[in-house]
Amino acid sequence: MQDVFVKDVAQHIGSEIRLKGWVRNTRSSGKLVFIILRDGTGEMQCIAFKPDLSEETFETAKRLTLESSVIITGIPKKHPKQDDVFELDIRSVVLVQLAEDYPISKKEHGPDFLLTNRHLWIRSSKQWAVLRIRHTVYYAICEYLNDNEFIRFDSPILTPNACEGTTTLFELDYFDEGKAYLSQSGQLYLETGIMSLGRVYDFGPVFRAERSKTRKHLTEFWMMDAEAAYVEHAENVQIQEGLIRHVIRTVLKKCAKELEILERDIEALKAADAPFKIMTHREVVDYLKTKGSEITYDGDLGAQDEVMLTEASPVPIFVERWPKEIKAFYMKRDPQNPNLVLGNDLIAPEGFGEIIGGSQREDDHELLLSRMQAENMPIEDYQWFLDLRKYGSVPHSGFGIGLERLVTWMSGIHHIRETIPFPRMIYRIYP
RNA sequence: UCCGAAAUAGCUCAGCGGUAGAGCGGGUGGCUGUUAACCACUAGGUCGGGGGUUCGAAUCCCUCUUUCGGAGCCA
Repeated sequence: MQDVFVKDVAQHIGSEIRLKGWVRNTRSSGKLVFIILRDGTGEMQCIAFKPDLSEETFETAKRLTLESSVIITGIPKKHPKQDDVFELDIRSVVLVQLAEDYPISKKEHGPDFLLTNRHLWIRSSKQWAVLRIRHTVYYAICEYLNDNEFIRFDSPILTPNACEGTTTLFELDYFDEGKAYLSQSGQLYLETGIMSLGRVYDFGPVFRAERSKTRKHLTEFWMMDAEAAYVEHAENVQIQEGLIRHVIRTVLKKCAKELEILERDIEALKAADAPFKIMTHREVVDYLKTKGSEITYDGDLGAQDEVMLTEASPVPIFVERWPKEIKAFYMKRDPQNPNLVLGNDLIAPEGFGEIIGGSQREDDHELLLSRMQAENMPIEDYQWFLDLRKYGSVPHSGFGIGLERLVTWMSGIHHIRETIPFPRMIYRIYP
């Protein structure tokens, strides 16, 4: 008897196999019981036909409930009514555990109930699909970076200071050393890594104590930061585009089933795999003003602005050369205009908003120091960061991708909370 | 933090001043091809908490709590 995953059943037509999984749904009709079995790799219909089975086996099949765990043996065959679909003629059913009163029914539920039952909700087919896309996006990012000489370099999560600003940090006591904070970005640490390894990236959870309440924010989310020595602004943008397009292609190739379950518009994703647009912040403001936005030349894009900017564009849009006042202290000044910095955001199409923030970094010790002093940063705490500009400083650039934002876009779902197994939001820490 | 909305059966909701309702889920029974299967019967409620108006409140008013949606901030 061979154990088989549901995804591989087609290779075993006509021979008896064993499936191990859970009951997604059952329907019965007197002498017939239909069991939808899922096993993590997929789901398939299994049929118990009374005349072919012992009394005990048929009764077991009949009393199965939603989400009971079962081991079913049987013979796969083609579905009598549907092409390219297989079902299993049941020979025996072993009940592993009978689930009673499974709370998530086959009808609709509200978000509060589903989030309270998140530990069970992840079994639902749409959640299964999103989490598999998350896995594929994660895999594709690492694959692209690995193929482009980036070395994984993990940044610390417990840090003595903020990366940018201090209003959005989770604070905790750290033994006798005073306060420590949960990292909101590994970027500054990553900059040390390039001086040893050339190109590096980290990928882990980061934390923002913002009291945000939108469908694009989590208090705990996964971010990939990449940093590369001797890479300047233009090449930085090229790397970002290459990475995102690799992710799109990989998801389209590996997640056809998942995208179908989510009813994702495949054509929109395919269309995004083409050369991205690049606009300066000034050009973007000019454009948005013609569309009726109240944005100013020294202002950031609002949520509405992001939608307006990309609604006519099938591809993501880079917004580059930002006013220095609204970007971080470490970004390098634009040599063509000292009021601008060589930073870029990447705005996804279809209204999915910002998914990347990146920039060339300031590599001159004096300029960086004066910028930090101007922002009243505690210089002594950042001596290690300034040291990088004293011992073999090089031009370098980097960027950060919000994994959940990217997964939201790929999946085409409405709310970011479904893209991480256990979302952490301002009013939710359970389960 | 600001603006808006909501809270009634396990779940999704209707009821909006006069005996607490439906569908799904649970239970029992029926059906040889079902696809959120179907049919019949059945159990299941401090109408979010507190206060008020009224002969009478799920329904109107006040207050608290919780949640949802949006904004700002950002990935």
